[in-house]
Amino acid sequence: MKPTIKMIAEQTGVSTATVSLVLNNRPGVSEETRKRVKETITKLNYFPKRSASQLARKQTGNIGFIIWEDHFSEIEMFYSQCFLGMELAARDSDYYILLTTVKLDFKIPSNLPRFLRYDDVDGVVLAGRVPHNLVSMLEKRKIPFVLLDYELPGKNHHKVLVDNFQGAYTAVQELANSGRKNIGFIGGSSDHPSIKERYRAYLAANHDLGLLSDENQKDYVYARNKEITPEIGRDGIRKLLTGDIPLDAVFCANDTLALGALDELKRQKIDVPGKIAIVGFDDIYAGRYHAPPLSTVRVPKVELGKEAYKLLVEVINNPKQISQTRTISVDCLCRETS
Amino acid sequence: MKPTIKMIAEQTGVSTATVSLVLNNRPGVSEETRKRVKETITKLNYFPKRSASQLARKQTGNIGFIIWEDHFSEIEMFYSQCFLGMELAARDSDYYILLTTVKLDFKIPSNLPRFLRYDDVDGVVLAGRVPHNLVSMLEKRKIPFVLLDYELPGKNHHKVLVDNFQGAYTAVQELANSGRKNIGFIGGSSDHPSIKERYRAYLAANHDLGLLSDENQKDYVYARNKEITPEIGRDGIRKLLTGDIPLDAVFCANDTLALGALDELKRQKIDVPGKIAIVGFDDIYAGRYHAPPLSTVRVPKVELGKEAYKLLVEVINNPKQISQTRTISVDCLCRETS
DNA sequence: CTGAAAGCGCTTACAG
DNA sequence: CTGAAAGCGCTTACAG
Repeated sequence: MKPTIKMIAEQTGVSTATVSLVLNNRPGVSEETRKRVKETITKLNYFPKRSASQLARKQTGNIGFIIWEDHFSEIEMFYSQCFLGMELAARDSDYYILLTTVKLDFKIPSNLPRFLRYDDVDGVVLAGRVPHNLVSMLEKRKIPFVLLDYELPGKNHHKVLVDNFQGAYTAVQELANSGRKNIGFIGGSSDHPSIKERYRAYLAANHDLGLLSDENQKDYVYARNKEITPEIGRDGIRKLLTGDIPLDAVFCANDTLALGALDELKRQKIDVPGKIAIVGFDDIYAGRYHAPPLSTVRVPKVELGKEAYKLLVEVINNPKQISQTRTISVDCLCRETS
Repeated sequence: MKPTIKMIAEQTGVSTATVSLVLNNRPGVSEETRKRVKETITKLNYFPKRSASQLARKQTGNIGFIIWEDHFSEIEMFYSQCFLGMELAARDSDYYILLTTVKLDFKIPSNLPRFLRYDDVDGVVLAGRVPHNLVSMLEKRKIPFVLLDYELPGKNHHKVLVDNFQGAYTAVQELANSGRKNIGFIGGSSDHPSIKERYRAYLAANHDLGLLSDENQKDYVYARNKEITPEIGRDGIRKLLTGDIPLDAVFCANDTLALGALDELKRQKIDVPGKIAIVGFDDIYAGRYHAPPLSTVRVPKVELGKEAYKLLVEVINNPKQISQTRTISVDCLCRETS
C-alpha cells in the first residue's frame, strides 16, 4: 500500500502539518524533528501525491508548450530541441510540460488547447510563429506566457530570442574575412521576424564593410515570401547565378535554403567553396551530415528552451514582473562550404 | 470566481452527486434532471477541476511517452510524428501526454523519468529503441505499456509495429516490375528489429522473384552495424559500385541511407534513375524535398501514434488483456528516383 | 516549534 | 432516481 502523509506522520510521531512543512522545505520545524521526518520518508519511500497537493495549493503544476503544427512536424528539429531543453530544465523542478500543436488559422474557443480551456496550466511557452489571437487571449486571461524565437511587432511580451542580427552579421563578416567580396542573400518567409532580422544584418554588414553598393544590392538578394523549402534555395541560387553579377558567396537565411542552394550548385558542377561559398543559419542535422558539411550559424536550441523555461517560472512566481527580452548569442560555425 | 460542482448543484437545485453523475455520463439520473444540470453547466461555463477528480478517482489522467534522447533530437521527424498522432488521439479523450527522453545507458532508479518515479501516469508508450531494463521495470511494477515501432526478441508485449517486411518486399517487387534485375541493399544498425526485418524481406523478395543467386548475394549487400547516417549510405553505394557486379537498383533500409547514396551518385555523375534506381524507407521530410524527390516506402507515422494511444487506453482499462501486436500496413511511394 | 481542524473540489458507496 | 456524507491526500491559517 502506497504510503500517505498520514502514515509518515504517525510513524514519526508528529502531525501531518509538520510533515508537510518538511516536504516543502519550509521553516518552522526544529532540525531534530525535520531529520526524523526525513528518515521515515526515506524509509517508507514516500512521495506526495501530486493531485492532492495541487488541489490544496490551487496550482496545476503544469506548463503548456504550444507550437504551430507545421513547425513541429515538417520543419527541421529546431523546436523539438527547444522543447527538449525545456524538459531538461523542468526535471530539476516540479512542473510537467504539456506539448500541443495548433493551426495558424486559430479559432477561439473551438481550437483552444485542452489545457487552456480547462485551466490546467500555470503558464505557457509559445514556440515560433503562433496565432496572434491566441496571444491576445492569454493576455486577456492573464495567463503567464513567454514567447520563444518569435515576437509580435510593437508589443511588449516576455520573450527569449536568438541574436539573429549578430549571427547573420558575423556570418557575412566571416565570409568577407576569408576574401569574399560579392555576397548574395537567399531568404524567404519575410513575415517571420527572425528571417527579417537576418536580412537586415546582411545589409548592414555589407554596408559597414563597404561591399555592396546600394544600387546593385537588389541583384544580390533573392527572397520569396512563402514557407521555406529547399526548393526556394535552389531557385535562389539559380536566379543569382544568371544575374550577370560577380558572385563568390551566398549567405542563406537558414540551412534548409542553404542545402537547396548547395544541391543546385552540385548539379551545375560549381565548386563549393572554391568558386562560391555558402553559409546557412540554424545548424540543423541535415547540414551537419551533408557532403560537404554545411557552414552555418549555430543556434543553441536546447539552451533556448531552458532559458524560456526559467523565464516562465520567474513570471509565474511574480506575474506583474515587467516584461523582458533575453537574447541568446550565436556563433558562426565554419565547416566546409566556406 | 470559477464555478465549482457545488455551485452547479445549488443553482440547479440538486446534489453534487447528481451533477457528478451527469458530468461523467453515467446512468441513474432522469432525463429531465440531466437536462437541467447540463443547462446550468453551460450557463456558468463550468468544467470540473482535474486535480480534484483525479484525487477522488485515484487516477492520474496522464500517459507517458518515452523516447530515446538521440531518436528524439537527431534522427528524422519519425517519432515526433508518432507523438503528434498520440496527441491528436488524446484530444478526444481526457489524457494528457507527458513526453520525456531517456538515455540508452539507463540506470534505475536515478534515470527514471519523474512521472514514473512519482506514479504520475496511468500508462506509458515507449517509442522506438528503449532500454530493456526500463521495460522490465514496467513489467515488474505492472504499469500498462505499449511498444511503438520496437520489440524485444522472445517477449510478449503490447505493441504497434510497421509492416516492415511487407513494405520492403513491395519495394523490391516494384523495382523488379520496372525491369530492374540486379538490386543491391544498403543497411545498418542491424540490432534494430525494423532494419533487420527489411533486410529479411529484401532477401525473400529476391529469392521469390528469382533475382539473386545465393552465392553472389553478399556482393549486393552493404550493412554497417552502427547508428545510421547519410555517410553510411555514401559508403554503401561506393562499395557496391566498385564490386564488379551488374547493378541497376538499390533498396536502402531507410531514407537517410538513400539520401546519402543519392548524394554520392550525383557526385559520381551517375544517372538516377536512368542507370541506377534508388528506393528508401520511411518517407522523411528531406526525401520529399530532395531533387529529385526520393522514392520510398511511406510509413503513416501519425496513424502509428494514434493506434498506440488507442491500444494503451484499452490496456489501461483492462490491464489483464492478453498481449497483442498491431501491424500497420505501408505503401511504396514511387517518386522520381525509381 | 507543533498539532487540531478546516478546506481544496471532486467521486462513490449507501440509504431512502 | 436522488441526496447526505465520507473519503481521496494534501496545505494552510490558527491556536497554543
